[in-house]
Amino acid sequence: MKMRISDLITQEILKMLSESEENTAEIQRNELAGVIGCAPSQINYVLSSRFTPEHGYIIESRRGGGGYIKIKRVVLKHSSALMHIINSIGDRIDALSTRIVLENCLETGLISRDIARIMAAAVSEKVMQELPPILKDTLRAAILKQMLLSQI
Amino acid sequence: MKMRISDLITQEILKMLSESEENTAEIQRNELAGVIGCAPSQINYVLSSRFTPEHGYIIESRRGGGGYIKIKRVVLKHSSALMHIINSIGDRIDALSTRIVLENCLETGLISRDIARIMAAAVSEKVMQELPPILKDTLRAAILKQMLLSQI
DNA sequence: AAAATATTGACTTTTCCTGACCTTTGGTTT
DNA sequence: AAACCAAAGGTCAGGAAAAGTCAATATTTT
Repeated sequence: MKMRISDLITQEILKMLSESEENTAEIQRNELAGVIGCAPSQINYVLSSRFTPEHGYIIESRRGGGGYIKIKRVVLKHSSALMHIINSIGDRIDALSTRIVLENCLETGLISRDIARIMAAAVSEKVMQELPPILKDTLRAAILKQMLLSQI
Repeated sequence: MKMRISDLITQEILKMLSESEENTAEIQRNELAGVIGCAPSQINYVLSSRFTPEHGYIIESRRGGGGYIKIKRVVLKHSSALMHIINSIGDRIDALSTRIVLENCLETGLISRDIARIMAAAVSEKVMQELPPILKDTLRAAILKQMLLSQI
């Protein structure tokens, strides 16, 4: 099996991704190029040909001193992943589970930070406070599900 | 994750801001530079690149003996308009008025189409359907206000 | 051999950091 | 009061440390 440089780079990034709890690999372009032994711009080539959004990745970078490139693996097929989550919610959900669901959606890139914030606000204790406790979990589930559904 | 000097300075200022009741941090340029261990002008760099009005901050300073730099976190432009809307909602709002409010926010650019969609979903009839009618308007108001507040 | 894919290097842009010099303010001395 | 001085903060140009772009060339696949 012939190994091209781009394959080495790909492997390295995938390895970092799989070792990361956050599905995120952070590299320094020049440093990685040095380790692999290739031109720095080769890293860009690999990123733009194999780590595109279509492939399920989001790239974020920064230039200048202390710069970096961050590669994040996101879940593809948003709608089915979201449907799965929505179905798992059921008729009731408590505040803690709600937070976990939202954090999960955020981490996996299903929703943006901004949107997670709105969703959290919509089901916050401030909203629920004067409701009979039996209703809270039911209502939270209803609101959350409708909001998530709107994202499909 | 590598820490740049500018990140340290930023962190320090943010920390002071969050510890302040008044959303204000007051520093002495040379002293902070001494603590961090950088050139004093570096403080200016950070302020002018990360604490601009666009980022939601106002800077005020004074030279000479006993001089200082004051960094104030300020609510952005939109916020006063949003606050106005939030206040106008009151304790209850019906479905039609809700739609009008959201359309208005959208038209005036206070919120994006995407966000308007989520908000509409959160207070949709689907969510409200099994609630006693007296509660619907109250709840809608509470949810809507919290979501709008999250945008400030 | 044509097409697709890889690789490189030269050049650009962004961000960070510093040092030299300037301006403002408040106090001190004449 | 005027002149002077010290203690702030302000400005700006320039260098260094990244990452980005792109066109030319090389290699592999079809």
